[in-house]
Amino acid sequence: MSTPQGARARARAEVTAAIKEAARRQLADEGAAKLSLRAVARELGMVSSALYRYFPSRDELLTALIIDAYDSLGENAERARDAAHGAAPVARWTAVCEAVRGWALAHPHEYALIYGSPVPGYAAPETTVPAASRVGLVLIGIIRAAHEGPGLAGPTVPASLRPEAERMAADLAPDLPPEVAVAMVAAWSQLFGLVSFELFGQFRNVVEDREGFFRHTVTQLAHGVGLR
Amino acid sequence: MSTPQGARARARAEVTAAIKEAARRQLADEGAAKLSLRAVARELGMVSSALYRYFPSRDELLTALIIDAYDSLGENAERARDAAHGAAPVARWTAVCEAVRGWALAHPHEYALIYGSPVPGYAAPETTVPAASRVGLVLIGIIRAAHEGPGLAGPTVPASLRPEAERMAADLAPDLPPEVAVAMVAAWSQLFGLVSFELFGQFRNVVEDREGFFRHTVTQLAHGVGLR
DNA sequence: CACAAAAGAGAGCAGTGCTCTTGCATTCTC
DNA sequence: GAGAATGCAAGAGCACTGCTCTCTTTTGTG
Repeated sequence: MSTPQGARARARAEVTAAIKEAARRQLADEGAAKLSLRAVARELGMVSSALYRYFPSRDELLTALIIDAYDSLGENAERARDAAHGAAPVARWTAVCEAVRGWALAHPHEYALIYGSPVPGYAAPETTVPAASRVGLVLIGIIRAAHEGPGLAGPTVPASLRPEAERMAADLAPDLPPEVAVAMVAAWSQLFGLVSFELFGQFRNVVEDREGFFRHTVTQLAHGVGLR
Repeated sequence: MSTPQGARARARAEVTAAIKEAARRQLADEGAAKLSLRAVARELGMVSSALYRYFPSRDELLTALIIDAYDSLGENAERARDAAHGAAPVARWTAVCEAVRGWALAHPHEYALIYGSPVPGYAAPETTVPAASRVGLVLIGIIRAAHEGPGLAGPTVPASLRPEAERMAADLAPDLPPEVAVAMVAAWSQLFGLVSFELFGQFRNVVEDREGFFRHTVTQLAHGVGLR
């Protein structure tokens, strides 16, 4: 019972991890488009066809990397949230936002993989969904905690958007007012717009003090979702 | 003097245009990563090496397509601005934003090319800068026009961001108050965050009425830059 | 210990970007 | 107008890619 059919499984897990690690290294060096199965195999001293025993295709490897990236980012966000545990809502919010930005700057190609243009003919499979939601959940958590007491509200939504707002609230945070759910999703997308623009070079010749600009804008976002 | 050395030049221009057209078609079908010089050449009935007389590399072709995409988007934005000529500032703002979104939905791959992750080892050359700024200029124009009279202001920026805010204002719109410049850049990036999230599938299972959500959020952005 | 399942090796196919040489046609110059 | 210069297309070829197929080796397990 020590390693009954576990020996094989463990070896398999190790090789799988080694492949992902090598792939991640290559991803960081050259970007997703230049990630080559053959190069990964070469680096590991195996022949390329052997690699297909572990990942049925290049896209499957990419999917695995995508999930890992989402998880890594999510973990970072959660750590930042926990570190800012006692702080005021706005401070916790900005802490998480800055963790997202920091992770993105540290892992630009992995960020591009998950928040840039989706890869070739490739639509993110359902598998990535849980990992992808972690950051969002962290942000929701902060807002929810802040709204527990007084129950601040976001800007009112027009009547035409009410049904959608209520639907969103029901899905995301049934205990929050619909306007807050709307504002929250908006802030969420805007946070990543900010990070993407910085990372993808749109701020070149426009924003110099990116850190300061980010901090300020993200604080504004916090106000937009009702945090003080 | 009719077409002395112009015959060659004209033929060259025509072939160049045909190449770009075929490439754009392929881009729309398959995305940037799958754009193949050989396939383009095939479609045009020429051999792949002949294509290198017109574009020195695949990346140069992509750069040309990028510039065209920026121009196409910019033109759309300008048209929307002109069409909403007499309307209130907020209406003009949202009109331009919706034009951006509409163009993105109609040309997803071209949008991904310019606002998604930058291509492989490829940094956008300086050539793309003028075309890239057109949308931004349209937005600035609307804000400037709205601020001509009363001189509304954006949310105040913290002291630490003052120098940066003044630098940004000096570069972008010397006649506008620095806070407005900051708010304007933020709104700009947030607009594209919104569009990118919708286009890249992050709103799946989250936002259903995307049109309505976009309209509302973009109106909020307008308020953020001081438009009423 | 024997065996079946799993993993690796290697060849091969169709495709890619890009280079280089060769032949042809068009243009410019005298 | 004849000859030289130039532009263009074609074709072969190189090094690479993802992926499949077959064959052999390894190895855990009954």
